[in-house]
Amino acid sequence: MAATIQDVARAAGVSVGTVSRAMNNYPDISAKTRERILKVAEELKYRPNLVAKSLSSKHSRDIALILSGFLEDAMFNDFETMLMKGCYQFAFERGLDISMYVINSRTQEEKSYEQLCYEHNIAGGIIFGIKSTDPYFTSLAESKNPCVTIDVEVSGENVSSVTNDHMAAFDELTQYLIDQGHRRIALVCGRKNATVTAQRMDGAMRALERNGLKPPADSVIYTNFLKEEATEGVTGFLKEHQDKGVTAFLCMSDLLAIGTVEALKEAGCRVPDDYSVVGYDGLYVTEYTDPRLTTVDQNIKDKGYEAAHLLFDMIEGRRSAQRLILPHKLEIRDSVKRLEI
Amino acid sequence: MAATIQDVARAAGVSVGTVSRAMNNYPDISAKTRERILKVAEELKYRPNLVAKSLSSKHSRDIALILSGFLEDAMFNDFETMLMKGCYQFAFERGLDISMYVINSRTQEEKSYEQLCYEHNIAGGIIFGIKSTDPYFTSLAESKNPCVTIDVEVSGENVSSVTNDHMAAFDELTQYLIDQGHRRIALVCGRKNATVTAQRMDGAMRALERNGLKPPADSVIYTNFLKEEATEGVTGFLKEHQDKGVTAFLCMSDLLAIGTVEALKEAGCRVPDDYSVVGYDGLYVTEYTDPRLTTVDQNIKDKGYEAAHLLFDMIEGRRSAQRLILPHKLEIRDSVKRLEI
DNA sequence: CTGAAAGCGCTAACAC
DNA sequence: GTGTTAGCGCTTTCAG
Repeated sequence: MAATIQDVARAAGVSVGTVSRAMNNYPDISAKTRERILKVAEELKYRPNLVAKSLSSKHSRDIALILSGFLEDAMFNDFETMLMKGCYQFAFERGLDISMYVINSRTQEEKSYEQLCYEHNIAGGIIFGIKSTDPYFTSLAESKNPCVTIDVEVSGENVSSVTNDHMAAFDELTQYLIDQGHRRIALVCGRKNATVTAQRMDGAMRALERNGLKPPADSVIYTNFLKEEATEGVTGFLKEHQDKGVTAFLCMSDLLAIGTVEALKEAGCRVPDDYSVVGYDGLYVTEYTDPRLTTVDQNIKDKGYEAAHLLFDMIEGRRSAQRLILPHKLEIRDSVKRLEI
Repeated sequence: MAATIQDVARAAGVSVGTVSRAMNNYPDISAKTRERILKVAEELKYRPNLVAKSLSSKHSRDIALILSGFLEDAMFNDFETMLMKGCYQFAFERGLDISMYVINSRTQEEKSYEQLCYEHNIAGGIIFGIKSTDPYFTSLAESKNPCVTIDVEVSGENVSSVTNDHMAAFDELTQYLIDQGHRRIALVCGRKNATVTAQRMDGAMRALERNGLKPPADSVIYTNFLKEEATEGVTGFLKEHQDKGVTAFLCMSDLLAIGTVEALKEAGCRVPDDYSVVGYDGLYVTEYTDPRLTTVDQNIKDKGYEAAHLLFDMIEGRRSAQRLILPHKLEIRDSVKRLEI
């Protein structure tokens, strides 16, 4: 049986209050009493029961990583793994604990964010994957527990967000395609009313318009960010519009780009010789696909790290709610052909 | 402020004990009292504080997923993601909570498995990534908290393991290479004293010997399961042994196979035309590499699911410690050339 | 069937 | 500085 604070108190000949003071580095305790208690605790291999601790103190430093839709991705998703690594990296450096919770649109309805925090005595959470139609989207604002959302902006006193300048990034990516001589560019988009879809669309449009271009008619394909939908959409597009003269596919995620390449290969086309394709995200897999995919690296691991950092600072009252925009980087690889004009 | 059991008791005009009985579906309570309490709880949006609950009841149904070395993989690792999905899938179906903890060899020393469980009031854990030199490797056996290890076998009354028949699987994989006409096969191995390395090595040897073959001299390359080491090892091998007539590389993981392919391409060789390569694991990325990698699918997600299932049953006393061996499947794709003999 | 009361292990006033 | 004590929100005897 594990030693409790009582056991330590008894063994050291002091009261439990004193042991608590010693263990938590309170100032109002004599150095030698502390020494002695710490030694006894060491000998007894005493470990404070964190559950009792947080119940008693009414607050914890535990933070949660809350993923919505994690189980719905049938495909592997590097994105979430990278995010986790970033979060856990931060927690690990600070000696904090992170618990990970998996939710979906239905469970959000059953239990609010605040209730989740209350149940588990969590100080705050990093939230990824919520849609604008999800209950959390509005209810987060009412929570007294701080939170940090990834890539979506939710207004609220205690809610921060960490994101990239998706518009600028997509502008760059589009401009790159244009610089390589592409004029007729098809768009493979994400969910129609997702924030990131809108932002990336704006970036693409801005670049196109600046160059006096616009997407050819019927060449904007919408998906729910699923690879299979990209494959299907592009296959359909090729059947009906092969004559439209499209030379490149601008995809809103790497997964969609991979799906696009599959459709193209299936139809007997070569990438990038017949069609150029670019993705977005910077998943590791894009270095191993054939061809290696030109994409925008969001530096997802950093996003996780900075989100955890920001959340922690909010919990400790050192930083207030804010919008953090992290840098991105255009990764030029082999999936775009330079056209002679 | 969230409602407590007291609030519900007051509002329903009963004692807290009765509310507790109603909430936990105890039999010794009249149907209509239960109804009433449940209705009040609903109205007050009452959610039991899980922290208080587990402190009070002295046991929880919470299970943990404990990953050792998660942060050390610089590369993405599908493996852990798949494992998580399997575990969370099970937990989700049962309405359980899983918390994920990241440890490494050092932190294992600071805090035993049992202490970790005690601190967080965890019933038991699924443990992945421990090495035979790690503190956990021996200390797990002494813990009263049940656990399930993935792919390593630790003896102990309360420890189960979920694994594949790596020896049989590697035998099959090797035999496949032999059936395709390969006679001189180089091995790209994992960590020298890892259990899985030994098992896979045994499988390879068994197949080779059965066919009257053995690995050419100096053609066994050891790594720590890092892609870069495979690249480096194979590059060195090619420089010194190109004449040995090796036609295929048998790799102990997909990551190593990817590293091997990189080295080969770097040296100007084509896969599978000049050299055949096979991997092991069944990571999703192997479907997108060039060429698509022939590998053994371990069905990692199922492993996670079954591990969580087994652990849960152990906690509830329905199953005792055991070794669970899950099926694997040879995935034949495009990285092996059939040699005419 | 239900209420009262004693804890679970710890923190945080409040005394001295 | 240190001991004492009242909770944190819940479960679980034990009465009745």
